Amino acid sequence: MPHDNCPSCAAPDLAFAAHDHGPCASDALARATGILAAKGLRLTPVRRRTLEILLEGHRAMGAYDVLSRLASEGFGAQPPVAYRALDFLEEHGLAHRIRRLNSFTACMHMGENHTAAFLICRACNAVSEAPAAPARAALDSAAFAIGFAVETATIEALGLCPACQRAAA
Amino acid sequence: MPHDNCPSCAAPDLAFAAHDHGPCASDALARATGILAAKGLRLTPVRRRTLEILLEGHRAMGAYDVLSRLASEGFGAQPPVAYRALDFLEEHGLAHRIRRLNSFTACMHMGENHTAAFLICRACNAVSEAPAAPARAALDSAAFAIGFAVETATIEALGLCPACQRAAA
DNA sequence: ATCTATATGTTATATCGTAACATTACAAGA
DNA sequence: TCTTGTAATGTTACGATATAACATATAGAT
Repeated sequence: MPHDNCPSCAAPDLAFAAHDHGPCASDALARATGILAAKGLRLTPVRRRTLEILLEGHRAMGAYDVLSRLASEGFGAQPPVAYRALDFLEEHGLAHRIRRLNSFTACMHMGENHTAAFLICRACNAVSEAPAAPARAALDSAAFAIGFAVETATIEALGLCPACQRAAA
Repeated sequence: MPHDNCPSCAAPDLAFAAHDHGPCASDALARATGILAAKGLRLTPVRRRTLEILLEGHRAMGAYDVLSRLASEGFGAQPPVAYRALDFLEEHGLAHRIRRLNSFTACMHMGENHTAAFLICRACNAVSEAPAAPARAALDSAAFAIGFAVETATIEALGLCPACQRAAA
């Protein structure tokens, strides 16, 4: 799961390697604040905390995982609290929903207005956000050919990460 | 939703146009029988009927939609009955799961061993299966760059079909 | 200070999916 | 033909995911 502003993430082949993300989290939060301010939107306490939880978790988290953390910190304890915050973050490009996992993750390229492609390892469940521009372009092109206008795309791959391929060999 | 062996589907720009599919359904069923036989797998009554239901429905159907039809015809009435049949069909390329809709649909290109791309209209909920080979190739390439081996891909687009674009204009 | 839109919170319920185990049908060898 | 092992079907029971509807509170604008 590569992070902008994270040295360990700069090299693609480290995308699946574990490393500390404390610094990227605070950068990401600052960036999120700026992005929302520019749009006249509010990063309220629940939303901010939800984003922090995703950043800290640094992995795909279910809405109920997020909810239980929010609840334990004094926020509302009912599902809509988490879903609303997560939907808001996703809508504004600060988080992604991973449909195959029914889960969410902080966006690693905030403000770049991109389509994300997720690579999900079926062996270790690690998730990596990969460059999706070419795949998205190909999808747009196929859609255009039949007159369909793509607004948002979901691109996810299930397979084996490098480490698990080696382990399997 | 284009169909092999269906004249009305031959032209891509008809993919979103309504037309009768009685003939394609029986063709598809015959094809499915052949594909499974070749693999030494069994198209049992529940599986066969499940596939027929998807073909007749000719749209994205939830597992519980399928289940209630199965149950009303004397098959089991519990969720695993439907999920097992649907999973089997998906696993062997006879049906697809559309994750954004939590639903299933008969495969329109059986035996071609393809990745499907679904175009989902957010206005009328119509679903079309589009050529996904280029998008899949782009995804494979992005994955390969970081050493990830893709096994199965989910490619879905949400947007507006041609008719709904006109209606919105 | 008041108003208005937005956001948060709650209750309640809808929807989707699976684990675990009992039973039945099938195909292949004795 | 009769076992016998495997695959398929069925059930109960439950877990996980998600949303509708409505009440309350809060932030900003005037």
